[in-house]
Amino acid sequence: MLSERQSMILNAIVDDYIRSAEPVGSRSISKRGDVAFSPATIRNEMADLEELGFLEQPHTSAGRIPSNKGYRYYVDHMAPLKPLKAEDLKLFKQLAAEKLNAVEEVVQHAGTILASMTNYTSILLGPEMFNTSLKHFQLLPLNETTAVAIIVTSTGEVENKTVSIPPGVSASDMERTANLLNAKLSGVPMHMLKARIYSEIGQEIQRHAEHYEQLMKLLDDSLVSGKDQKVFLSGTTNMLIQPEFRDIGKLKTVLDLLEETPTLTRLLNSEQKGIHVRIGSENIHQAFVNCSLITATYSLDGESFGTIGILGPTRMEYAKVIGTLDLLSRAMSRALTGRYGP
Amino acid sequence: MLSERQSMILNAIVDDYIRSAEPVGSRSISKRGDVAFSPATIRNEMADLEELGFLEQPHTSAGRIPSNKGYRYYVDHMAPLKPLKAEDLKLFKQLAAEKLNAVEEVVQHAGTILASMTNYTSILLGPEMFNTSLKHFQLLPLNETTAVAIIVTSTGEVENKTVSIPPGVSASDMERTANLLNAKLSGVPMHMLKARIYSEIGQEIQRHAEHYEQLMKLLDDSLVSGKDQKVFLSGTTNMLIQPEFRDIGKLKTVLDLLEETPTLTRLLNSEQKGIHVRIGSENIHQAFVNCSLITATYSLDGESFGTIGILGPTRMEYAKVIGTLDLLSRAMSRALTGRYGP
DNA sequence: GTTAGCACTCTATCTGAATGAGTGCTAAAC
DNA sequence: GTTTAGCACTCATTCAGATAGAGTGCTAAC
Repeated sequence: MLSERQSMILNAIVDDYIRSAEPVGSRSISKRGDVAFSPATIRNEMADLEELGFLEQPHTSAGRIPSNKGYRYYVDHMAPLKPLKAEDLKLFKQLAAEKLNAVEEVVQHAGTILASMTNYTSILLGPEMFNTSLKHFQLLPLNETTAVAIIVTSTGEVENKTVSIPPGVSASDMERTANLLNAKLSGVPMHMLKARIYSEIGQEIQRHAEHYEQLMKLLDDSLVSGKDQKVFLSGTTNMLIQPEFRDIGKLKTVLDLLEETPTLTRLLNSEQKGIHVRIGSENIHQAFVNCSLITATYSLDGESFGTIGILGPTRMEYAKVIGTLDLLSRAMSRALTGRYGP
Repeated sequence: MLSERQSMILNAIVDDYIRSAEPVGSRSISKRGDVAFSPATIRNEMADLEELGFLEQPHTSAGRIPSNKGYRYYVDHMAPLKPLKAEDLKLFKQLAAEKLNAVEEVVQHAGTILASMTNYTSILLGPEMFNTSLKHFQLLPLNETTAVAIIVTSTGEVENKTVSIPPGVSASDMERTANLLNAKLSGVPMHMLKARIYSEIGQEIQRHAEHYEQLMKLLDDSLVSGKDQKVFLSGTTNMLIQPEFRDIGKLKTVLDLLEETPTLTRLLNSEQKGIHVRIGSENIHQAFVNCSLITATYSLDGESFGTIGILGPTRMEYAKVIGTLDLLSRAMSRALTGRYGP
């Protein structure tokens, strides 16, 4: 599609612009050394690249900046990932070495590392409930009317929810029901739990307890997990140092969206396994038109498990971020795998 | 200290400045109507007020703006609180009426209301562990080396922590220990728990289990609550719309601090019961020199329980915010009291 | 096909003048 | 003695016009 030379020039422009955030002119490309042509020749090619939609010109007498299409080409034809600096690698090793017990701690820590290494904003999704199974269930009465339901998953995640006790249900009813659940359904994947309750222990409850309907309602309430995936943000204020967000209006649109965890979950989750890059308007959400979002997935025992992402301006250090995400997602998978064996 | 007229003029200036964020001149004060003197007279008084340290002048030919001391005087001599708008009151009633089961839900919801009503940033501290007592304790092994410890407090708060199982400790050891704790120490205030473990059940454990040292270590690990008070932020992006934070540098200092939950906890907790106003440099932390922080405490069954706060520029609508905080803290106390009775 | 040269365009920057908000001081009026 | 009108003065903001400089597009020569 693009000639060798056009490709080189486009690359050089994107590279320069990522560094400087200023429109790039023909002269500065010529002086870089890696494109050994005169400014005039480069100008001709730049005009062609603009016509093809890879470059844009803020105004007639300015240099060129990459368009979304230009970034896309750059990313798709990028040179193989650069190895990371030694000091960065050290951080990853720490992540694996550190005795972090809970999955959430690993995820949170990874997010902090990611943000501080890239100077962008990191968005990580915690474990997907879908892939974990029930370890333990408990119903603990607090007073006459409310109880707290506690669910522990196979990965040690603890979810709790305060629920109302339906009238007529006694403490011993609740205890018996919880015991039944633990005895029969421990190890069942979370996403099948509700169905299995009806099919396998409904009858049992009916036989032993008076208030079948109420107890089932109570279980239903207890197992509605409000937020099934936790969102961990880090480095949100890194957004402020990007010159493209000097404009407070644009900045606010993005930061506002970062507070909407359900939307974030949706945006990150739409990805399949592996690394994905969404540039500018490739993002579904309006607020991200000036941003690029790069995501990767991490896994536990081979099962896809959660997502880690970096949000920054479209003028992003793609090579560095993709390399970092790749390594970090692997490091996380390594840190998590083999700990909660079947 | 200040004459009647000086006080009136200072009040008018602060009022005007809070509304406009622009230095206010003698003419505009004279035209307001509530200070019936000529601009010249007002100018003289303003010069005096500046000499006394209540006002400042950005430059010679500009109007005056209140100094921290000026704000302080304004707050201390403020007219009695204005009644809130009917629509705002409705929100409070909703808070009380809504069937929010868990304490945390009440706190979180209150934070959202607070931020949206004031257009500032709300910072709320969840229940202080100090004032709750132990309801239930559980140690659940996940695999050979790790277990999850779950603590439920009298208010239904659930804390969990993943801990390493010391070598030699068996599942039945852990179960027995947890049962012992529940039998002997249920109802004991959280802040006395550690001491009581040593004094009351240490011997018991020593008698029944082989690995006394290891078990005590395990309990110790389990009960170290990393973050004892949760911090709920809402409306952080409201900071962006304040003209005093047009300067990204200043903005970043504040937003960065908002991400440091431990520091926030410390800053809010330093207050005693009731409403407190910290203006500009009255805040201990450097990052808040351009901010005012207003806090109030809420309680459960009369016991002081947590703190709610509003952070904004020193040019803050003190009357409105103080009134709102006062009512909301009462509404929260009402919504929480009598639910987890002894 | 490549490049040197040049006219042209457009932004950013600087200058100086005009504007206007606001002050401080003095002297007159109350 | 207190208040106010009047006036000279200060300083930030705004605007227009001039200038510099970066960069382009086109043409013609290599």
